[in-house]
Amino acid sequence: MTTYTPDTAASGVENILKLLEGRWKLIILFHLFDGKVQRFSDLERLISGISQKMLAQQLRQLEADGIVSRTVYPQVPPKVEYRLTAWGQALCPALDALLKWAEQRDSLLGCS
Amino acid sequence: MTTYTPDTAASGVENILKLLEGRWKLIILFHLFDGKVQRFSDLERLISGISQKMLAQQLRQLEADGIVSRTVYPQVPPKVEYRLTAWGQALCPALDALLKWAEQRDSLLGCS
DNA sequence: CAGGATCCACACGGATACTG
DNA sequence: CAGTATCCGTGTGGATCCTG
Repeated sequence: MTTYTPDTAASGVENILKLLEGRWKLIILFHLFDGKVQRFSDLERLISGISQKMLAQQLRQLEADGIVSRTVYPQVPPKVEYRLTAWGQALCPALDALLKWAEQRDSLLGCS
Repeated sequence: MTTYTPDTAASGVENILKLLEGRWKLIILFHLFDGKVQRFSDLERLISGISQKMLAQQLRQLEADGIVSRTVYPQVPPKVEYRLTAWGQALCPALDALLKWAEQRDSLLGCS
């Protein structure tokens, strides 16, 4: 437990948010939701419109930030699996809340 | 209640996520958290590093998407207040979950 | 005070081709 | 299969100046 002023809290949030920035990161995470394990080609197929470059790049960043883990099976043809780390799993409630939010849209939009 | 296949669910998520994309949107929302009401200049001061252009632009988009509402007081000098709409308020649990997630970082990062 | 308008740079992201 | 490498366009966002 470190000291926690409103100021450091705000900058902390911004740093955390940066980890999730990027057009595809949250979408990727949604596909790893719930302990799901996906291969590179799975994600490529599941996420329509993403390029290999972007998929690889965003996965690298998520990995570097400790949110997803990468497992390489040394075989031919190569097989690589992605899953959430413990910390990544901890994001699930937030992702879930986002889904819930999306579902509330129609019923709340009129209420101004 | 519309028909809901996994496919439309996925694209629905993506559409929702697009509403939150943009370097400053979530940061702005954090400052309107909890029913807080902020003036343009307040946000400008609270969010260090943001330019007027970006602040205005992202607020316009959030407004157009029905997430924040804008209240203009016809007076000189002008006074404009921003707050979350009902739907925007519904995002709070998700934002809260994100904060919680950030706080778990240190304790979970080692667990692979 | 709350922005609109304008100019500009770079990073982000797309398409394609190639590789271990 | 799971990526890199390269080239390239565009959008995002920054800085500055101006206005009701």
